[in-house]
Amino acid sequence: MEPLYKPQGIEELWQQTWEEEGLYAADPDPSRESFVIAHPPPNVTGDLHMGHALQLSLADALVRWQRMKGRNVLFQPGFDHAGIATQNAVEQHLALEGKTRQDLGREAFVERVWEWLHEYGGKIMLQFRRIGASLDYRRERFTMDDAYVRAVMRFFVHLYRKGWIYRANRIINWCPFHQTSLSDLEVVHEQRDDALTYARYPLADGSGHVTIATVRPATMLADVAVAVHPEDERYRELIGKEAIVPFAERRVPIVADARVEMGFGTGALKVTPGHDPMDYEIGRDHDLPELTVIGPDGRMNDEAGELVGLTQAEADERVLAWLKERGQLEKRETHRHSVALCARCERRIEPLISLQWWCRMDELARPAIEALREGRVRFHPESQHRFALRSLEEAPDWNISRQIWWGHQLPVWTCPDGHITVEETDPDACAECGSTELAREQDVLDTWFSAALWPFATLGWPEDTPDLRAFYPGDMNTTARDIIRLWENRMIFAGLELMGDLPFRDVVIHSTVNAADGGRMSKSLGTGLDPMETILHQGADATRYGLLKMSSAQDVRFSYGAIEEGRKLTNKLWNVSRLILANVGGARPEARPRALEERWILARLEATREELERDLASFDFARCVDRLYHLTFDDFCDWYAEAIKPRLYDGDEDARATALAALERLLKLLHPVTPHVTEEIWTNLPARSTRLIVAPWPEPDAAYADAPAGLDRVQEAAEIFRRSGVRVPLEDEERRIFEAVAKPERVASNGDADAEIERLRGEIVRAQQMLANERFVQNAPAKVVEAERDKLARYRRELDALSG
RNA sequence: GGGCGCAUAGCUCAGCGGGAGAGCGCCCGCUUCACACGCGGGAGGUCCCUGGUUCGAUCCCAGGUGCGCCCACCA
Repeated sequence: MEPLYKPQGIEELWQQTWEEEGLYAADPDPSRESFVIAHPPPNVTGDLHMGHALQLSLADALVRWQRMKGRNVLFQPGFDHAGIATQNAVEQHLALEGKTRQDLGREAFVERVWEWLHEYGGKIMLQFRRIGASLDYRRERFTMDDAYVRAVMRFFVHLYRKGWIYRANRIINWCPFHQTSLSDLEVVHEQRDDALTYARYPLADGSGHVTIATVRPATMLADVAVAVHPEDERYRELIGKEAIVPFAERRVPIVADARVEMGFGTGALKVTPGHDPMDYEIGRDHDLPELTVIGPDGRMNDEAGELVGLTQAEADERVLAWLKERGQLEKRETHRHSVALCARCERRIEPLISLQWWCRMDELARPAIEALREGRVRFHPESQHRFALRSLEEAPDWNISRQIWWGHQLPVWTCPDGHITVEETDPDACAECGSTELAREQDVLDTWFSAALWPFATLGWPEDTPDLRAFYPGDMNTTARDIIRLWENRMIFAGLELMGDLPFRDVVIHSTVNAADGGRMSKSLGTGLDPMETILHQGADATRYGLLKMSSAQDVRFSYGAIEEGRKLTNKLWNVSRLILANVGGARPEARPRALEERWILARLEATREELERDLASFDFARCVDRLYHLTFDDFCDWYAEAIKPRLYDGDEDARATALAALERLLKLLHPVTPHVTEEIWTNLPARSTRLIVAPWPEPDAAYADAPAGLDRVQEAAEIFRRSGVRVPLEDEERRIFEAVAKPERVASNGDADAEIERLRGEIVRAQQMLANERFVQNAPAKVVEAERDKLARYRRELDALSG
């Protein structure tokens, strides 16, 4: 064993060994209680980023802990087909050849996606392995697997037959590039500068005009009204009159609607239900027609008359020229506002009215809402639970159709008479008229529609499989905040609806790791940090440790120091193991706590075990790694190892046997966080037959719980000695340890007895004052008062010792 | 416009009603036979501001300021 621990090579070796020896494998076993995490499937084309790495570190710590505790662990891996993301990636790739997906046609394009995936997809699972995530990689699933597709079809048909799926014209977010609708959650907003045009709409009775403000003059062609606020004094007279829309020269009513903001622009709004979500709402409430002048390609359509085929920018110019010519262009000013962009291609969203498939949410969400209210499933932290619940309660109907090519095509067929047939597999004939001329719906399902089935479709549902019976329901799931509504909530209601049970009990919402400057980590901004880099340099163990340390707050800045701390921990552990292993002779691990420091370290290990279990059970990973650090550095290395060194060298059999036993225990406690270095040291322990990964987690043990007060006294004595140079009286046993660890010859000169005496006197006065305060003594908890009395006694003792 | 979170040492963060902490960085001293990626010592802080509750507030409450994130239909 080299003095410097080098994770490179060792980590890969163990990852390979664990997997090859089947130690990640999960098989149904009715005799054992299961522990199941269906890990969030990354995009099939994705690369490991910090979010994944944090998520894996967290889940794997739990998984390894539970595996050691004897649970039958299933840690489920797999990929999501990620409809738009993947299609976008392949389209970008095609663009290099100067081709579009339309050039290929649907069938050839989908074929191309599969080819592309075989070449570039799935690489992320190698990175999952490299961080040491103990997933059962044999069970890798893909949302486009044949079996999974059947599950998706079953889900759709199930919802359809319940009458919860319907088709309707609504205004939706349309991406002109991807030529698809997007859910609100797939749209991002960005601040942009636009020109705000003030245009005059003449009143039909010739009594003047009303001026509106717009950033999209071209949409005037689809205006069907002008709206003002009902309480706006300026326009009260105008309500009920008619205005003439420029360019279109159409008479439209002037209506009153409270959604108009009086303070914005002129306080008068052009109403364009076909091309603006709020106008759409206003239009519906006022029974206004819905005109559409922009087509799915983002250009002006047939309804735009002479402007047909123009881009919106061109059409804007034409309308502006028209206004200017007639003196109806009042002014233009710069206006900064947020615009909707496609989350994938960052092109502007076109709000369009379009025929889409929807899933009603009221009945589907109800059992999920109940489950959250009753706490049968819990989001952590609590604030996110409230958010998840509110999101379910307010969930609007779900737009489940997408007009892209890569995904699960809707299992809906239409005959020439327009009858609709919905079946899981290709039907032979129309269910209504028997026609055999059936055309399948072109739309595919929202990616999250299939993802909602992940916890059970991966286990073989809708078949009744042994896997499903053994591993459903699962235990926990973990994601980032923004996935709560997209995925977590949907898994919950899908599980309740289809399986009759919750997919998990706990959802851990982990922190977002930001770049070191506090901004978002983003590949395109170059602020992204690649976890594979830190794995390569500091090791997977150090990376896991560091990320867990960063997992506490809602948002944290990436801290290189946290990873470095993890690396130092592995190195420290490595070296203290060297010390013990080089000096135990032929001893076998056995707790023979004869000496004070032995009873003490065993008690510390036992106390920490208990604390760690509490931390892990409450998903407080940051506290957990903090404890492990102090246990290893302060307790195990600084005190215990220093104290027993002389006895190890002397060949004291009790010290040797106990040191091995203590080290074993330390390795077990550390394994969930730093699996590789602990397993490596474990194999160097004498007479090991099992791997640490499956070694039993320490049970509560009374023999380890005996915490002597003596060592604490030694520590105190050393503290006083260091500060003051004055020795305090110690028992012989205590003195032996004191001599081993206090190193008096090098610290005596630094002491300052007077300052220490001064400090102690101050403390004594303070404590006396507090104890003299009746209200304190009466009102403070008994424990606090007692602690204060203890302190006073201790300070007096120390002062006596000092002033001799 | 709503919702959530954060403000503690130069940096990253713990602590959260009675002594202000860790890691890194910095300064000083140590090639001590596990580890110089180490060991020992040290400097460094109106715990964001203002009020309130309390015998006592970094901690609880209210307001303010600054920052971050999420959501939302501002033309």
